[in-house]
Amino acid sequence: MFPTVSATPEFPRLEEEVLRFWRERRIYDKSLRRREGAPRFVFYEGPPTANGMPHPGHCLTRAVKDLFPRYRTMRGYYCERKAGWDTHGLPVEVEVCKELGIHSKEEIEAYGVERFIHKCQQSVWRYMKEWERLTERIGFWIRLDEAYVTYHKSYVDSVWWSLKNLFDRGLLYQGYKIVWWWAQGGTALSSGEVGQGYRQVADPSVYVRFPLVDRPNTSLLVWTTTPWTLPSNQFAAVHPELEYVTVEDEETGERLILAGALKETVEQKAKRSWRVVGRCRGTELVGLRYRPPFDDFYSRQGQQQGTLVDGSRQYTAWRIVAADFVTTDSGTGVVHQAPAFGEVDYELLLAEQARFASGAPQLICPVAPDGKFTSEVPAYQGLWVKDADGRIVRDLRERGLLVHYEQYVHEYPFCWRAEEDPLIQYPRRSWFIRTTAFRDLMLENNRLIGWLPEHIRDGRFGNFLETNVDWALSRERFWGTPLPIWVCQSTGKMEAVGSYAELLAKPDVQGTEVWQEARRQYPDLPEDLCVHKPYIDAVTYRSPFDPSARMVRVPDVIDCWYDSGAMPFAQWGYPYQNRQRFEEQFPADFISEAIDQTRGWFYSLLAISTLLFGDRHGAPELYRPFPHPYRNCVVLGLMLGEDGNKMSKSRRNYREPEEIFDRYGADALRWYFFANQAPWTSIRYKEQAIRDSLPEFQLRLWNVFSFFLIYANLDGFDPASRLAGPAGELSGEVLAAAAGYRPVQDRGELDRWILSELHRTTERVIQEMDAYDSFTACRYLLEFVDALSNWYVRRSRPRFWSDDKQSVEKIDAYWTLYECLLTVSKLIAPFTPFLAETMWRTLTSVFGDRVVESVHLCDYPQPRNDAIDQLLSERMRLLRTLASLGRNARMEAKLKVRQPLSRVEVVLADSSHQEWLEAHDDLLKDELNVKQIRYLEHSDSIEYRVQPNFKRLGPRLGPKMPAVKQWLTSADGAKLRSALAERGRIDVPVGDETISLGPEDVVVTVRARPGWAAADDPASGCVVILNTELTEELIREGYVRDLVRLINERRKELSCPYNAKIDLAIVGASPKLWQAIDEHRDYLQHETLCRMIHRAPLEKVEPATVEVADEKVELYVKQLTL
RNA sequence: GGGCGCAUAGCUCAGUUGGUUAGAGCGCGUCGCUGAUAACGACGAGGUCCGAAGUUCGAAUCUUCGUGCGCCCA
Repeated sequence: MFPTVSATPEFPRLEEEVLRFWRERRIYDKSLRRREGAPRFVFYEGPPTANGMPHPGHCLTRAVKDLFPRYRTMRGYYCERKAGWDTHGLPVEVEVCKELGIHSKEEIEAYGVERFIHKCQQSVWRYMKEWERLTERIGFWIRLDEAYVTYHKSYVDSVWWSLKNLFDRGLLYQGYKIVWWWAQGGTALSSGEVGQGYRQVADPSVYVRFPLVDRPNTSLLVWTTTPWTLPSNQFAAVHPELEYVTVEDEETGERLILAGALKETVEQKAKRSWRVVGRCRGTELVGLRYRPPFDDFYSRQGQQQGTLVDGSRQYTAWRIVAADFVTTDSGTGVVHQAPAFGEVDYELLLAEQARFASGAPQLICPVAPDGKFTSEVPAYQGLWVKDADGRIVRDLRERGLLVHYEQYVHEYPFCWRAEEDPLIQYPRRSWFIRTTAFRDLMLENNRLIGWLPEHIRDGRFGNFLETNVDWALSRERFWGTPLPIWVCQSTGKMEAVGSYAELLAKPDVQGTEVWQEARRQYPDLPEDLCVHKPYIDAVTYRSPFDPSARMVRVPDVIDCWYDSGAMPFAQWGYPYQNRQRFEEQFPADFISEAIDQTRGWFYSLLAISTLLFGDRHGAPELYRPFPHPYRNCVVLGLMLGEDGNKMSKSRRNYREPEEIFDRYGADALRWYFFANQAPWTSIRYKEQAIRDSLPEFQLRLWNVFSFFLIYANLDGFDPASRLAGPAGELSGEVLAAAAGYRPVQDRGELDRWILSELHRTTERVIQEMDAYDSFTACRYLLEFVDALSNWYVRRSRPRFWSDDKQSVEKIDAYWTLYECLLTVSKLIAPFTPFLAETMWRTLTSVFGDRVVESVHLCDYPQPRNDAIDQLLSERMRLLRTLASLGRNARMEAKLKVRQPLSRVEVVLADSSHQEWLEAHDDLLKDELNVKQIRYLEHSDSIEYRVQPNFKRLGPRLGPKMPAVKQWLTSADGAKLRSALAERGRIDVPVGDETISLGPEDVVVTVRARPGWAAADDPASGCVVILNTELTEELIREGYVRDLVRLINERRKELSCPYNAKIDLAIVGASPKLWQAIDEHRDYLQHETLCRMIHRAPLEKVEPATVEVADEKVELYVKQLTL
C-alpha cells in the first residue's frame, strides 16, 4: 500500500519533513559524491554581506543559484557549491558606527581603531543565523561550512598576491581622485551617501570675463555656480563642434566670446545689447590663451611652457581646450575648469597631461582638506570656501570682470549626517589600477560571455567597459583588506608584499609584537586579524633602497569590490594553497546576480580576471584563454514591493520571506520566481501572486498524485510486488521489466499519447534549461501537468472506476500514470525540490530500500525519440479542440451537458485526420454526451473563407496584395474551395492581369454561419454543429442523469463512503418520470451503487425534496451496511 | 544630464526571424461535474498593444521623436 496523502496538503509542513530527511541522510553530500570524477559544472557564489537581514530579493538570487546547479547535477555533472561571505567595507563600518553612536573618522580614531576593528569583525556575523536559515529553508544547497570569508588571512594573502602581481607589472599607481568630500568631518562619502544628501539650494551664478591674451578688448564669457573655484582655474573648455560668436557690446564696444546658441539668453539676462561681429567653430578657438580672473598662480606660471609628445611647445595652462561634455543647456558654452574641484575637470587635466612629454600642467589646489583656502591664495586664506563665494563675487565686480550675477536654484549634495554642511568635490591621493590599459582585452573577454538577457553584453555592460576609467582602488578607511604596499621612509620608493609570510620574511621585521600583545589581551581574537589594521600598520622592515631606512605600509585599505572580484582564486587561497582546486574550478560555467551588480561584482570579476589571467604578454605564466572568469551570467531583474515601488522596510510593502515560507512554502516562492516571468524582468513580490501561482501547478499536480494513490490503493496496484530485485531510479528500462507492464506500443491511444507528451516535455525542458531559460522550461512543465490532469486523468477515469481490478486496460492506466508521476517528480526536482521529494518518496515507498532514496540522487530523465509521436500529439490536440467546440456550441444553445443529444456534425477543412478522429468517436461522444458523431464534407451551417497566404505571397505580389485579398474575401468561399480542389488553382483578376494562386498560396478556413448551434476554430479548420432536436426519449434520459446527480449529492450529504451500497425510494414521481427511471434502471443503479429502488418511503430515513423534470419528488437514501 | 531597460486585458505577465481574428494565469460572469469532492472542469466578457510620425503590400514586433516608470552613472 502507498501512504495516503491529504487532498489539501500543507506544503510548509511537508517541506520541513523533507528538510529533516535531507539533513539526516546527508542527501546533498551524496548527490555530490555520486558525481565524483564526472565533468564539472562550475558555479561561483557571489558573496553576500551578512550584516543585514536577508530580504525577498536575496530569495530570488538564492533560488536561481540553486536551480541550475541542481539541474546540472542531475544531468550528470559534478557541481561543487562553495558559499562565501563579503565581510569588508563601509557598510560594515557604518553599521558599527550606528551601534556606537559615532560618525566621523576622528570619532572612530578616538574610540580606538583596534576596538573598532574588533567590532567590525563581530558585526559581520550579526545576521549569520538568519542567512543560514534562509539558505537552508529555500532549499539552496551550498556548502556553508566551507564558506570563503574575505577577511580570512588566507583570502587576504591571495588578494595581496594578485595586487603584488599588478604592482610589479606597473599596473598599480598613485594619483588623485576627485571625491565628494565632507570637509568638516574630514572624510569622503560614498556615492550612496552622497545620493541621500541632495537638496535644493540657491547658489551664486556668475558670468565672468576671461580676457584673451592675444586679442585686445576681447574676453571669453565664462559661467560658474562655484565662484570659489575661480582662483583654481586652469583651463577654459569649449565644444569643438559648436558654433561660437564674438559679440560687440553696443554701449561699451567690448567684445565677448560665447556659444551662438546662448547669445540671446545671456544677453537678456545681463540686460545688454550685443552685436555679432564674428562666428567660428569651437575648434578654431582651441589654443587661445587668456588671463584667469585671479593672479595667484598665473603670475608665477602664466608663461610656462612644456614639450608635447610630438616635440612641439605648448603653454601649460590658461588656454582654451576642446571637450565633448560642453553643452548649451545652460551657461555660456565656455566652461571654467578647476580640475581640483570637479571630476570632469580633473579628467580633462589628465588628458592634457597625457599630451605632454615634459613640463605637463600640475594640479592646482589651494584648498586644505578642512575646506579652507591656503596661503597660496592670500586674499582668502583661512576662509571656508563656501563663505568665500560672496567676497569673490564682490572682488570680481570691483575689478570689472563680472558681466552678470544672479541666484541659481539647483540640487546640491549635503552631508547626510551633518545637514548644514555642503559637500565639495576635492582631490585625494589615491591608488588606481590601470584598467584602461586592458579595455580592449576586457571587451574581447566580454564578447565571449553568454549573457542573459543578451543586451547586457553590448548595452549596459559593454558601454560601461567602453568608457572605462582606471579603478580607484584605495579607501581611507579602517575595515578592509590593507593595501600591501610599503614605502621607504627615506627614498619614497615602494614595493608590494605578496603575503603575510613574505612580509615576516623581510629583513629586520619589527612591530609584530603589537599583534602578539593583542592576542594576549584578547585571547578570543581570531588569528585572521593579524593582517588587518591596526596590527599590520605596525609592521615595518629594513628598506632595500636605503639600509638605514624603514619600510612603512601606506595607510589605505582597498575597495571591497576588489575582494569579491578576487574570489575565483582567493576562495582557495591561491596560489599558496589548493592550486589544483583553483585549476579545476576556473572559470565558472554559471553565475547569477541582480542587475545592480553590473558595475559591481560582474565588473570586478571580469576586470581582475582579465588583468591577471588575460594578458598573454604581461603575465604569460598566468595566461588563460577567454572567457573568464565566467562563461554564462544570468542577470536578474530588480525585485519590487507589493505596490510596485522599491522594497523598503519603512514602507512595509513586502512580506518577510519567513512568512511566505510558513504560509505557502519555499516551493511556492521558487515556482513563482521561475514560472511567472523571465528572470531578468523586474519582479513584483506580491503575496497574492505567490498564493495564486500555487493552484495552477503544484495543487493540480498534487491532485493527480493524490488521485493515483487513492485508486492504486483501492485496486491494490503494487508496483513493488511486480518487480523483482533492485529498482534503482525506476527508469523506463527498469519499469519495462515489471510484471504487467505492457510495451507502450501495445497500450491504448491515450496512454501512448500522454507518454509521448511526457517525452516531448522532457526534451523541451532539457533544451531550455541548457540555455538557462528556466521560464520557458516552466511553461512546458505547466503544459504537461495540464494535459495530465485535464485530459489524461479526466478521460481515463472510467478505466480507474471499472470493477475488473485486473483488466489489462486498468493495469495499463496504472503503469502509465505511475511512470508519468515518477518522471514528473524528477523533471520538477530542480524547480520545486521539496514537492518533487515528497512525491518521489511517496511513490517509491513500496519499494523500501530497493530504490534510490532521494529524487535528487536520480539522473534527469532522458527523452526517447521513439516514444514521441508527433502525429498523435497533433491529432489529440485536434480532438481536444473538437470537444471544446462542442461544449462551446452547447453553451450557446443553452443545452447543458447532462441532456443527451442525438447527433453532432463535424466539418474539417483538412480531412487528413478524419479517419483517426472517427476511430475516437466514443471518447468524443462521452465528452459531449451525444449518441452519434458524423463527419461531413459540407454543411449548410458553415461557410468557407479563403485568404492569401501572406507569408508566401508577400514577396511575390508586393503592392498587389491588398487587391488580391479584397477579391478573395469578397468572392464565394465555397466556390473558390471547390475550384481549388478541381483545377488546383484560383485565378484572381487584378487590373489587367490575372494572378494564378495554387493551394499553397491560400489559406482556407471554415467557420460556422451565424445563427446555428455551431462553433468553429479557424486555426485548426474545424466546425462542430449540434443537432438540437430533442426527442422524448432523449429528454427522459436527461431526467435520469439529473436524478443520478441528485442522488449522489444526497449520498454525499449523508457522508456515504463512496463504495457503500444504498437502497433508494422515490416518492411522488409522475408516470412520465417513472417511465424514464424504468427505461434506464440499470444505469441509475450502477451510477449510484443502488440495490433496490422503492416507490414507498423508507422507514427511519430522512427524505430530501429535489426537483427533477419540472416536478418535486422526495428522495430516500439509505446506506446499507458494508 | 548620459547610458541601459520597461510600457500589451481589471491584475501579473507571454508574444519566436514583421504575415492580417494579439495569448496565458488570476480575478470577474455564466455554467457544468459530483467515485480527485472544502476538489475539479468548461465557456464567456474584457485590449486604440503608452502617444505621434515613418519604413512596408502588411507593424504589438523595425526606425525616429515624445510621454511615463525603473536601474546604473553623472
